[in-house]
Amino acid sequence: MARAGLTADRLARIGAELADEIGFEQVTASALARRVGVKVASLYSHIANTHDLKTRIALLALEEMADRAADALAGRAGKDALIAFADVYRDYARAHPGRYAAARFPLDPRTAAASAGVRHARMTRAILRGYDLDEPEQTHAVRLLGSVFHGFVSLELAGGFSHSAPDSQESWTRTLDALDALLRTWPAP
Amino acid sequence: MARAGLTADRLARIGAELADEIGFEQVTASALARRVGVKVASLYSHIANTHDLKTRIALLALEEMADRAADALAGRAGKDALIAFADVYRDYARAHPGRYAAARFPLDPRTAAASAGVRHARMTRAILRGYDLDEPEQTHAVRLLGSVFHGFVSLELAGGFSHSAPDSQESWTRTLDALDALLRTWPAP
DNA sequence: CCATTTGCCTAAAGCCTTTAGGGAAAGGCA
DNA sequence: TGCCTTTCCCTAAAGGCTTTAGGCAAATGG
Repeated sequence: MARAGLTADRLARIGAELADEIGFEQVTASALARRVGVKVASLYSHIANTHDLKTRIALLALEEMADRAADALAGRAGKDALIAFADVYRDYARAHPGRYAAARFPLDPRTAAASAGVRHARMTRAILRGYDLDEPEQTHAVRLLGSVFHGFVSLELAGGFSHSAPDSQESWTRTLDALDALLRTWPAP
Repeated sequence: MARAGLTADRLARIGAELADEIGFEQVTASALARRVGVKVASLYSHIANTHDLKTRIALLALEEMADRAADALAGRAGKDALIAFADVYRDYARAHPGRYAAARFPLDPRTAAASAGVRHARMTRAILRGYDLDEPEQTHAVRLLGSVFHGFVSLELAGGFSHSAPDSQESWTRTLDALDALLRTWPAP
């Protein structure tokens, strides 16, 4: 019985691939074991349980999203930064729907606090440096941006905008235009 | 063996209650049978399978959401309508998280087209009558509203805004103020 | 009152998770 | 090189969930 060379990290990476192919929900210990060519029980030396596996995939996805966001933001400001950040977010979700779903997996507070999600959130806030918003309005705006990005991508992925004109890409572009205009003229409380 | 008087509709209603208590994901044929006090196999005379059960719960939730939205919209226009509609949406999600999750259950296109989701979408569009938007910008705005409502509520439910100031209610109010301002000054393409 | 339909049951197969315990491969050290 | 320990993957088994098949008893209705 040749060794398969498994580690928790490798399982998370393969689990992420699997998630993109069959959906995050369907990533089971069984399916993962089949994919790597070992018996199910063998996984349990590396991961504690299914929840642990999903958490690791979630952390991996958050890491990737934060890395891409950082790349996109480098050297940009204002509307440029907003659009680059938003596009990278949406493109990631469309290219890796399973990983994107994983990134929305509920993490316990300690894990979430130590995840790359924090880095990603800080970058969302950094975008607002190009606009003139003080606290607490800045936080409200951060939350609005998060809501729009997640909401749009999630509805789009669920097929909510398909099979009807106009094209969803069009709506995305106009949504970002509108957000930029809104942030520049943010209403007083 | 006294008869329990089950029907597909009753199972959907009880399933919806169960969803709010234990989460939509955990609504299994097993759990439902335990709840109504019959053996699991007995459910299969009324529902085709688990997917069918979840679909019925989803349709129920969409129906309820559309009914409440219609009530909220009656006799209102402009920002009033926007706020009433949005509040009803958010309040429903917070009072019935399991049903809200059910409402996001992916329906096949035919089922979705016959669901109350269509009515709900039409109402979202009706809100825009209070603002001055022509096609295709109106559709972009409908999609933006849907994204913000779903995105905000979903992040809030997942705990994304908790344990940090300001209060999420505050952000909701300001988000609606911002949306109203945006719709009134919608940028030209 | 009997026949049919309907509703819930038992039984069983198949897949999933998780734990327990065993044997073989890898790696360190004499 | 040869042994010893650790590591890794395996078999076995228990328990939960889904779904189908077939049976008996309660409701319905002529």
